[in-house]
Amino acid sequence: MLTERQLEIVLAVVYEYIRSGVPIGSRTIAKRYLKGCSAATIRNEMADLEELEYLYQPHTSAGRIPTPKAFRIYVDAILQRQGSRPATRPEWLDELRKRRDDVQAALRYTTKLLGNLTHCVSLAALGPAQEAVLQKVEFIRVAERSVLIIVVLKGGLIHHKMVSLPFDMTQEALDELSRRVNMVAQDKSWNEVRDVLQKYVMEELEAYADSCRKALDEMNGMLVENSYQYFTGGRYNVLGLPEFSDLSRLQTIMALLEEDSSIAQLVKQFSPDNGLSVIIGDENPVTQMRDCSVLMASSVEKGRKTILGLIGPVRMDYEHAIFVIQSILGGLSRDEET
Amino acid sequence: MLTERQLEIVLAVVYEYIRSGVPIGSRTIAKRYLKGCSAATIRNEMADLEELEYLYQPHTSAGRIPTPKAFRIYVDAILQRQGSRPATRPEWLDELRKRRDDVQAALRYTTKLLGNLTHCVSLAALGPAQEAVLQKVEFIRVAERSVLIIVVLKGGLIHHKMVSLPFDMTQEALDELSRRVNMVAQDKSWNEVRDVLQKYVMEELEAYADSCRKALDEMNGMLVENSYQYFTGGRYNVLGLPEFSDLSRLQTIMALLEEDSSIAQLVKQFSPDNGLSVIIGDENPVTQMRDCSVLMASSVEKGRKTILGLIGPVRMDYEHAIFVIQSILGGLSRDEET
DNA sequence: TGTTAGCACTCTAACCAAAAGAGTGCTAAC
DNA sequence: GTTAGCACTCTTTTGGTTAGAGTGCTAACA
Repeated sequence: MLTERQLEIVLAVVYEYIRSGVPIGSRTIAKRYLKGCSAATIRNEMADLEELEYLYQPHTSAGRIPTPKAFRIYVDAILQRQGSRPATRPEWLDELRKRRDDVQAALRYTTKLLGNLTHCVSLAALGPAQEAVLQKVEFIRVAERSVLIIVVLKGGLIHHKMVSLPFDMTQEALDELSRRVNMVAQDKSWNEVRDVLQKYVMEELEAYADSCRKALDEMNGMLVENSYQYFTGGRYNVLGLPEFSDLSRLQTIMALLEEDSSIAQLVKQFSPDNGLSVIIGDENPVTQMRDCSVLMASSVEKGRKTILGLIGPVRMDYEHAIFVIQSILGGLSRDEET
Repeated sequence: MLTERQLEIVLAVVYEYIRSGVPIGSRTIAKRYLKGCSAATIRNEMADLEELEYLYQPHTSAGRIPTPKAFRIYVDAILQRQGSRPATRPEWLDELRKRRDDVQAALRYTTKLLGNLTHCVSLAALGPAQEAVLQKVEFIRVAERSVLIIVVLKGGLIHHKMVSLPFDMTQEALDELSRRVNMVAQDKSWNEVRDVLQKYVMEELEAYADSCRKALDEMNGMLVENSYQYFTGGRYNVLGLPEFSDLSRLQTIMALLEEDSSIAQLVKQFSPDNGLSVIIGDENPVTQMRDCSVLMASSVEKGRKTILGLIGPVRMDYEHAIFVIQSILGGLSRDEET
C-alpha cells in the first residue's frame, strides 16, 4: 500500500504531467505540491515509487513519468469525488438540446462537440433496438427480388436496409406484409412481437413463406444483432499531439477508426450498462491502442443504449473529459428536463 | 511555347518525381529518358524551363522539382491519350457491382475502395434528387409538432428528415397528406410535381395549410437545395506521405474534410457535369488545400449526379488515380452492363 | 549554332565533439 | 526521517567539418 505522502506525490506527478507532457522532476513537486518537504525527500520517495511501478524514468537524470498504474489511481481518485460537479451548465449543452429530436443528427453533432471540447477523437453509438417501440414498418420493392425494408421507431429513429429475397414479391404482396406486420407490431417492441410475427406471417402468407421469412430475418438482424449505429468525429484533434508523432502508429489507429467492426469491438467490450468506464493505455486488449486511453459512457433510455466514447492520449485531461462526456450524455437524455 | 524536347524533359521530370518524391537531376533524365543528349544539354534546357516556371530548385545545387504548371501539362497529356485504357477489368470492380443495389452502402464502400487503391483521401457525393423518380412519401408524427418525413426514390434511395411544424397535426391528417402526395407524386420526379402539389394540397387540406406548406417546403429542401449526401474514406492514407509531414497543415485539411459544408464547396466548385476534372495544387481556390491535388469525376444517371473525388498530394499518381476513379464510376453505373 | 566534357562552386545532410542544462543518486550532517 | 551538497549521467543544442549530389559556366567540338 502507498503511504499518504506517496499517494500525494503520484497524484501530483500525474496532474503535472497531464498539463506539461514532459517528465516531472523532484524540484517541481517539492515546490508546488508538497511544500513541507525538500526535493531530496521527494527524490527518495520517487525512487521507491519507481520500484512500485507507479513512475518511471525515460533515462537516468530525467524526471519521472507516471505509468498507467499511476493514471489508474489518479482516475479512480477523480471518480471518487464525482459529487462535487461544477454547478454551472455549459452553454454548449443548450445547443445540443435543441437538436435532440433527430437522434441520428444529434449524435453526429455530439461527436463534433465532444471531439472539439476534449481534443480527442470521439465516437457515439446507438445500441440495438430490440427493446425500442416500433412505430411503422414498410417493405418497398426496388427491383426484382430486391426489397427495401424501412423501420421507424418511436422517437423518429429510422432503420433501413436493402435485402434480396429468394423469390420475387409484388408490391401488393409486400403491402399486405407491411399491413400485417404493422397490425401486430405497432406500439410494441421487436422483442415482444418477433416470435408471434414469425408464426402469424407464416400462416397467412404461405405463398411467399420463404421470402417473408427472409424479410423478417433481416429485420431481426437490423434491430438486434447488427444494429449498432456508429458515428465518429474529431479525428483531426489528435494529429497535433506529441504522443502521436509516430505517424505509422497513428495511421493504424486512424484505420481502425474507419472500420465499423473495430469500433464495434471497442464498444462491446467496454461500454458499461449505465455509467462510465475508463480504459487506460495497456489496459486495452486492442494492442494497437495501447498508447491511447479510452473513455466510454453509456445510458439506457426507452430500452435503447446510447454510448459515447473518447479516444485520446494516455495523458488526456481525464477530469475535464469525464465532465464533458457525462454532461453531454445527460443533455441527450429526454428524462432530464431542467 | 515549348519545344518538343523541353516537353519531353518536363514530362520526364514529372514522371520521375511522382515516383521518387525527390528533386530530379539532369543526369537521371539524360540516362533514362533522353539518351541522345548529355546531362549538360539537359542542364541547359532545365535552366530555360526554370525561367518558364515549369521547374524549380529548392536550392542551388539540388535537382529540379516540377511546378504545378508542369503537372498540369503532364495531366493534360494523360487525358489526351485516354483511349488506350488497359482492357483488363480489375477484380475489385466485381465486388463493387455486387453492392450496387443499395446506393448509400455502395458509396460508403466506394470511398473505402477508392482510398485504398490510390492512397488518397476519397469522397463520394450524391447529387440533388429533384430529377429522380419518387416512389413513396411518408409523414410520421414523432412528437407534438415534430414530424419525420421519409422519401423513398426509385432505386431504393431513401431520404429522411425530422422537421417541426408551426401547428400540430394528427397522424390521421398526416396520413391523408401522405396519401394525397403519393397519389400525385408517385412515379414522377419532384421537379414535375412540386408546383402542382403545392396548389393541390393547399386547396384540399386548408385546415392544416401552414403546416402542410412547411412540410412541402422541407421536402423541397431535402430533395433540391441541401440534398447532397457526402461520404468520405481513407483519411489515414495520407498520413504517411512526406508532403504532409507538416502536421498542423494536415490538421486543417482533415478538419475541413469533417465539415460537410466545406466538402460541399469543393464539390460544387469542381465537379464537371459529366466527366473528369483535375485541380492541381494552387489551382484550388480553397487556400488550405494549395498543397493538394483534387480529382473529381461525376456522372449523371436517372437525373441524379454521382460524384467521386480524390484528395491527395500534388505528387499523386494521376494516371493510376484517373484510371481507378473512372473505373469505379463506371462500375457504379447501371447503364453499363458487361 | 547547338552540343558536350570538364571543373569549380554551392548547398544539404550526416556526423562528431563539445558544452549547457536538467535532474538524479548518494553521502554526510542535522 | 529529513535535508544540503555535490559529483555524475544523460539529453539536447550548437558549431564545425566532411562527403555527396548537382549545378553553372567555360572552352572545345561537330
